[in-house]
Amino acid sequence: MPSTSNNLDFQTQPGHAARRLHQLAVALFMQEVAELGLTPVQYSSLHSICNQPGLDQKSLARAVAFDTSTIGGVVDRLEARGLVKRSVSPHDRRVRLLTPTDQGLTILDAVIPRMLKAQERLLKPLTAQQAQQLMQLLHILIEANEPLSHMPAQD
Amino acid sequence: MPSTSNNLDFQTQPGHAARRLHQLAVALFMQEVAELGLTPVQYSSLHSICNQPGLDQKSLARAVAFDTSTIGGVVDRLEARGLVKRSVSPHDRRVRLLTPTDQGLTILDAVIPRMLKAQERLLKPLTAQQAQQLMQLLHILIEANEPLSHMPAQD
DNA sequence: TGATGATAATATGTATACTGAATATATTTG
DNA sequence: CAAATATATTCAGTATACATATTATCATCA
Repeated sequence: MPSTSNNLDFQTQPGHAARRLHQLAVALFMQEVAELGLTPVQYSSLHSICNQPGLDQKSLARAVAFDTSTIGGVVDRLEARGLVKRSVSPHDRRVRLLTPTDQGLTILDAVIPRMLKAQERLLKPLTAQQAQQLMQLLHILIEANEPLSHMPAQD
Repeated sequence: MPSTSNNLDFQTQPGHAARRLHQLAVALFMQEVAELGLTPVQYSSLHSICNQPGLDQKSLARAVAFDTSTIGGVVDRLEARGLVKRSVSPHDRRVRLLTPTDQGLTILDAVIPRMLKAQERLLKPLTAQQAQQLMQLLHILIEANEPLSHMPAQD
């Protein structure tokens, strides 16, 4: 009989906790933003595109920490809903430049307060100090492990 | 022009940090366990089944914090690889009881040290005290937000 | 300039994750 | 006991995520 399997509880492993936290963050976001039909990932992408119109997909992928093969589908859906436009770069015809539509800008504005509400609800069980601590610890981990991310590398 | 979109950085939002942490945890797990071809979710499921042979799918879903419609596919893949067996409960023919195969038990034993290595690498950038703090904060959030989880309710 | 290699997107395949509907079986109740 | 209700699982549909392969285009250099 396996010896090690009984004295370990995966529930206490950081990886499991990370999955749970993400799960909760998504659930809260979807609750608050359901009406507008944007997912967390779509929101981050739209946000980036609105703040840097003319962004190419590779840079967007880096900004939101995505694989480039994932970002294509996300942009497809944003485009299908008329929130962003894709256009071929005049300088390099391989590149697609992304710009928000008026509707995209409008939706982003409507999403933001709801998004903030979701974030607030997520951290509500913590004191202000604990919340700050948590964010600090998360940022340490994220930055330290950055090389592992599947984002395209900086130029 | 939208007014709010420029002064907010989604990168600093807890939801985004949660996604990044999860992303890193999965990447590290996959690096360490690649050889054995188990995903984090498959590992958690196999672990639960090995520790509680005869578990039904709904209880498994609760144990690993899954939606019941997700667990089906996970068990499908574990079954296809010959790591677990599904059998109809004699008491209630709606229920599928899950038991590990010998191969399942063997693989679990092989995965565990690699899984632990991944967890260790994830938290390595933190001091022991910080790591403990992080886990504590994560558990507070997870427990407080439990009602939001898509796990099936307790009987 | 024409072959070579690099790069941005896209396409394909697998694995989560969730919603909501469908199916099979149990349980309860009139 | 039959009808209504409840429950465990499965199925269909959408959306991440990643690996890998393909395609279009660009850049370089012999």
